[in-house]
Amino acid sequence: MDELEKLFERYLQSNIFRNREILLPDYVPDKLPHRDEQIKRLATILAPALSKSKPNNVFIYGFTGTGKTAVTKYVLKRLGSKGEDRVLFAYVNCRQSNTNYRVLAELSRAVGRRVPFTGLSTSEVMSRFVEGLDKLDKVMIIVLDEIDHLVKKSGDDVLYFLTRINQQLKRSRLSLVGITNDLRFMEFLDARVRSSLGEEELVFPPYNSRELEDILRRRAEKAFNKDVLEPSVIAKVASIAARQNGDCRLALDLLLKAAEIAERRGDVKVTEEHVSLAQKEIERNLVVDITKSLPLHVKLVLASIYMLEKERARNLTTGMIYNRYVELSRVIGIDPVTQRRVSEILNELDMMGIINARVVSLGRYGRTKIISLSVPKNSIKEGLEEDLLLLGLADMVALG
DNA sequence: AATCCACAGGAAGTGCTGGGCG
DNA sequence: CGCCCAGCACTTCCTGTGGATT
Repeated sequence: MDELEKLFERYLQSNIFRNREILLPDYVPDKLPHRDEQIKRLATILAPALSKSKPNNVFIYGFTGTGKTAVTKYVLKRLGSKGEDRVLFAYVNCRQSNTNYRVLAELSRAVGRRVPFTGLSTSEVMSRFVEGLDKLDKVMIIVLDEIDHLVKKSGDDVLYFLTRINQQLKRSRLSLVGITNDLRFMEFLDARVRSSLGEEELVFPPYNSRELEDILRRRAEKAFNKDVLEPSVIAKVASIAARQNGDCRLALDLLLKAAEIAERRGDVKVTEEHVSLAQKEIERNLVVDITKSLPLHVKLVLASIYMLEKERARNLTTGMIYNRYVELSRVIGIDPVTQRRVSEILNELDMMGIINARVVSLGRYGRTKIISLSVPKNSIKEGLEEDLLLLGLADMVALG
């Protein structure tokens, strides 16, 4: 038996997993524990669709991993099975479709109008959508998940259009379900859009440690073989996730990764130690992946921050970082972007959670951003390494 | 109390890509 | 074919500002 064969063999007779898929992020269980209240309220709000009247628009808030998407999909599925002939759904993830055009194009496709992914004017797509929808003679419910991403990027034009569309419809009706984890999101909206979208509001509270434990236990029962989890594992995973705003997705991922680590090592039981390792790996992978996929100038800005921090410079300001960035650009012979742009890049990095940037006033010494890395230096280094080598900057940056 | 630094961050515009439409 | 469109990354020009120092 060669090496590969041994490896495959080990997977075949995994003594840890019974059904690994149950822990994957897009697995939808047939029961959603501890969300009964939210399910009931959403169902009550949307039920009028069954009698062909327009349900109120709904706004759903809650941190990541509190079950917003799962509950919404669940309710829609159940609703659909009762009234397929009258109700039509569309689910749009605005993180992926984060421009006006893309959202409208997806919606048009949902009502059976073919639309190219670029080329048409937005208003053209709008009218195709209206026409397609009205012809269907149905109540349509549109779910805009992570709606804050759309608005931050492209404004609320589409929302304005969608909230007023009913006036143009003769036979069909349209309702919106907006989902976000940004609690201050509503402030960005036009007052008319705000009042229309906020007809109903639904808040998803974070899961507490006990609830997370319960959920994990139910999943673990199906996902793992008997007695492979040490008794304290679930409690530990739950308490870590509870601290992260009760993020259930994180909890499941943590459990999955911990079990995978145990399996890879050939251990027979998943222990708390595996969980700790998994926690570090998740964090590291996330940062490394994000860093690797950054555009060149963003990488150079990040490399500048990395260098300065390594040199133990304190209280990094936009100006300091910009100077360093310009130097690096000169060394590799490319035109640097303007400070205005770098200021924006710093905001972007802050939003991604890689750095911490807060605006402060230093009185006489001006107003600026104070910046620090908010992830381990080594993760940044690992993410940048490949490019720095290619650019011949490796020595310079690494030595600092 | 007035000043003034070192930027923040809004608005508008440019040049480019990748794709319509007639 | 020529012209139009949206999106993106970026520039140019700009006005605004908290608070240590004068």
